[in-house]
Amino acid sequence: MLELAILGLLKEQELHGYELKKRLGDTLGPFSGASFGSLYPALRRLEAAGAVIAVDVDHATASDARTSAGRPIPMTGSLGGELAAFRARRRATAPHGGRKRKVYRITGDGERLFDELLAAESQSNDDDRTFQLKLAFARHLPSEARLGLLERRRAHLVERLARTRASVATTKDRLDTYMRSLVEHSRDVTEHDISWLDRLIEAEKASARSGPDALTTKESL
Amino acid sequence: MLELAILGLLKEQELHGYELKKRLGDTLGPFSGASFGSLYPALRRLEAAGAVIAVDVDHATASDARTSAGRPIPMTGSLGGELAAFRARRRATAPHGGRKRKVYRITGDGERLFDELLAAESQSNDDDRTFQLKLAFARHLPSEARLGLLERRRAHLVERLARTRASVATTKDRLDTYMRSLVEHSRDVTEHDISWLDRLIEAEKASARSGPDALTTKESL
DNA sequence: ACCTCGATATATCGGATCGATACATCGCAC
DNA sequence: GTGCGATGTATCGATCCGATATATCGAGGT
Repeated sequence: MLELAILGLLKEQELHGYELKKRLGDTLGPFSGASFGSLYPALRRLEAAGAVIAVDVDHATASDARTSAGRPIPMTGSLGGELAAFRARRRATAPHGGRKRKVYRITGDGERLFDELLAAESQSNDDDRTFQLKLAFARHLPSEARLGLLERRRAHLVERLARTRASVATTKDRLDTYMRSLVEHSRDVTEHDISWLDRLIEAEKASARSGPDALTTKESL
Repeated sequence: MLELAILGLLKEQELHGYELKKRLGDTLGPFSGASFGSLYPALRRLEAAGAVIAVDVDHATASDARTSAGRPIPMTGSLGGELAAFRARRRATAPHGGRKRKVYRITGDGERLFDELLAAESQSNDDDRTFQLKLAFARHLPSEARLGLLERRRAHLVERLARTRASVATTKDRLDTYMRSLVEHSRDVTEHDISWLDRLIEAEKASARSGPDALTTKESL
């Protein structure tokens, strides 16, 4: 679900494609692969669905293009502030490398779509990626939905562990060293994941008891 | 690289599509996703490339269909032995549910293609899956190639870890609880992976010193 | 005797994603 | 000044997935 990742980023700040790609690789780390070949089609889909609106920004107007949230549209890879001042002196309308950009802003429908995608119980097979992505945006979920997400994930991992153990029990001695090491390592990782989830679940329950939203700091960035 | 997984399984025993799918889900566990929508096209590609040959097997001849290796073609999901005897009593030519099967056998070209795919340095982004798959078939690699595979993987993870740490250092306090927990857990898992690889690398070097192929038990199953 | 259900088995379709590539435009170094 | 690298948008072909269609058989209920 690339749409979810895109909407989640646009929720905080409107961005153009190239910068969006950068953040999908950095902020969302390896939780969400992305490439231009999937990003631009996804943006077109979202635009067609009315979830985002695209605005062309050329160099002349780029300098004072500001989002509805009053946040300047970042120029990728660029100049965190001090350097920007220098740039501004050099050329009044601080343009930048590259051609004209297309800035995407999330709409009301987009916000609703985001909530829907985030709350969906996907049960699909690429669940690893999907879970991590949803957890990354868990602050936008109500507490009981967060708990449900964590517990569904836990159940999924427990079931995976059971299947792995069953498979190991029947074919153990037929496996060569590498297969065995792989399976055992995979089992360890899954167990580690489960105990991590247990910690998250307990923390979530604790925060639900003592005042809602105590965990979600920097709620609106 | 579904082809690699398919060829690796067919290398040990000729199989039909349904059983192949089962094994891609069981034996290769979560190391190699697979679905009919990708499996059958992949088999067609391999057949077109001359890497495998397909033989139709109907119910009349199914009972004594045996591979060139003298191994019976398994009937999926079925009767691990005791039950098979009962079935055999009930109906002489132990046919089975389902329609006629198409059994695939690897060719010489297929073996060469397998070696090629296994030795390829993919550097691609879905490297997690690819590495695990290659390690699962590492017994088919010469020792130095195995070592190369492990060390390339280690370097990849070390680099990922560095990027994660850098990202955390710059954006740490801007992350909410869930993002932070996710990133930290991801970091822990990567570190765990690296130390696991270190153990594998050391074992590999040790086995290279004291007699080649000392590690690969059950070489030919 | 019939008949539905589930397992076995092959196959295709549409959609999502990827890697590679093409293209444009600017800043900067030489 | 000119060529290189970063910025930026876009598309192509291939692959993979989930859902679905089709077919055949055994098991079990009624």
